Amino acid sequence: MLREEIRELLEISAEKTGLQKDLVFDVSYCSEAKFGDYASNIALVGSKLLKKKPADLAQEIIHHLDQKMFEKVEVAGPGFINFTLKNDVLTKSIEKPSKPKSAKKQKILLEYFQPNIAKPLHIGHLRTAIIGDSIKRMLLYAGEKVESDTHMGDWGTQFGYLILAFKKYGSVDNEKYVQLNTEAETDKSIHEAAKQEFVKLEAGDKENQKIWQDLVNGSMKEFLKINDLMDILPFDHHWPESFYEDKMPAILEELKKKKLLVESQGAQIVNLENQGLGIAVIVKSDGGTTYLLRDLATFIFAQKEGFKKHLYVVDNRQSLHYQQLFAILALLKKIKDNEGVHINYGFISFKGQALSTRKGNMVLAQDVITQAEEKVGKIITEKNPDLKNKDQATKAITKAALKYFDLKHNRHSDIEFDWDEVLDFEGDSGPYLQYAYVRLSNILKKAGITKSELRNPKLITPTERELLFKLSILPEIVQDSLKDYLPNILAHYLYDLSGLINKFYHESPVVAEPDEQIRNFRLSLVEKAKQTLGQGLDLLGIEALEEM
RNA sequence: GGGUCUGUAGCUCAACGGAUAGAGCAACGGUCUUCGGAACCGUUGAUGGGGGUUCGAUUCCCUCCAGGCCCA
Repeated sequence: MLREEIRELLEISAEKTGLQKDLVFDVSYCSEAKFGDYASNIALVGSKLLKKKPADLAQEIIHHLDQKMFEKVEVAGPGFINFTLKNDVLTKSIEKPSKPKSAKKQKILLEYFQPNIAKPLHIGHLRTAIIGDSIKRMLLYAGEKVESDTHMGDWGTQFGYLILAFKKYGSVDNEKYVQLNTEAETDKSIHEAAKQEFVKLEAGDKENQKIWQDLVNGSMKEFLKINDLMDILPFDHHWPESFYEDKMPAILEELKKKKLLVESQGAQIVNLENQGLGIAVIVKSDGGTTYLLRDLATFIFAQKEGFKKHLYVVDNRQSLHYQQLFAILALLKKIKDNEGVHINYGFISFKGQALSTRKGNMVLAQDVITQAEEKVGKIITEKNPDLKNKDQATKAITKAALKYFDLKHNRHSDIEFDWDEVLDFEGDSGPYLQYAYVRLSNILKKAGITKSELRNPKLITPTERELLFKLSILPEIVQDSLKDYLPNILAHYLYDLSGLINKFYHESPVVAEPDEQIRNFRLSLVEKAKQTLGQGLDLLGIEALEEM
């Protein structure tokens, strides 16, 4: 990658000025194209150590620098060194793109999309699926050995309620489940009965097992439908909560043996107060096991399966849970730094409130999909009535809009769901990116292109030069995006790229360009742009369309 | 009460400690005898308050204010 090459060149020349080899400095993209391609703050960081003026040190570093790949290297602002690469360095780099080198080829388990049985999927569920899917795609692109797991919620006292509801009404849906829960608030006997049903299930009661199995099967079907509907990569594993039932006693034993488990107010806990993490409840006072115990089992199981790293895409509210989980694993000496990562994300609110069926504040995944498809259909009828495969395109555009809406936000932020914004397909939106791709396809179709090589142009406009640079950095962007598992970095890059493509489209005629050399350059630029944008969209899990 | 996250333009969001804080929507004004206008260009408009650290702070630290979430 070019960024790494520049870093190495800087390290070499910085050493000649007397700076330490292990100096920490940045090589980043210039904030504005007029400054150049890359910028480094090495002189700003180093000036204090050498007691020199930043600008003087920068000059010195430049003096020692091997400059053959640069068109221009200059000092600017408070002491940045700005690099402008030669065009042919960029064209060569684009012709032979380097993949981000993956540090270690260890097996990674990526857990996301944990749907609950018998609960309808809402837009909050989609978020983990969309983010997790994109992270999986990027990890695969980076050459990592990643496997995904859904970890479906199919166990716990809630199933007592579901079974009880089934026995009472002969069938179960979310409404009845909620109704029973509401009744239980005033009628304690219902809660007791539900608990008993779950105890029976755990004990292996045949009738309850069958009801439970039917519920699980039904939900799995629903789940796979959405999975398919949203184009989520197939899961490598479906290890639901119930899968870990028989693995929990051993963990309890170990916690006891290591004297970590203590009894407190009838519950079995691990005290983490000295770490500022409060009390971790492992077994509740009523004897019920907790998610924490189950997740301990999950992690240890995965470790035995050879996974060196365990990533959890779960919302913010579970932060303490995962901190406790990792802390207990550390006490058990089962985990080292960074072997467990909670990839948390903000949750979606609607009209300023958390999504809640009971409060009538709910946006179901299926409803959003239906509404979006309807609107996309209308737009196509209006703009491109002759489009073939209209249904297919409608679905692809809908998915693009919904996925991009999630992915463009920094995952840490809470999102306010707004129908108008989600259904707005102009500006910073999924369809905007797809549209840029369609334009490129059209040019190539019109030109009747065959494969061509991107060469150093005899003439290049500023926009074309910007585009050229942008195309060269996709691998670096994926690397940045994976560093803290932030798909929005990639999403933002693709939006920028699409903007440049549209600007280029507006400014530079391709098919009608009379000068053959310029025309060929532009054609190959279009071809590479299409390839890069297509690749990037794929990493977000968005389908690139030839027509829309 | 303890912990934690958030506060950026009218709204919804960006910004590895970096250069003049970016977008989209909304509002207003432009571009087209064009490879598809789901486009392009422009105008208006913002870091909750107060301290500190530093060459440089939306970002780090302290404090106050206002919210969210988790735990008991």
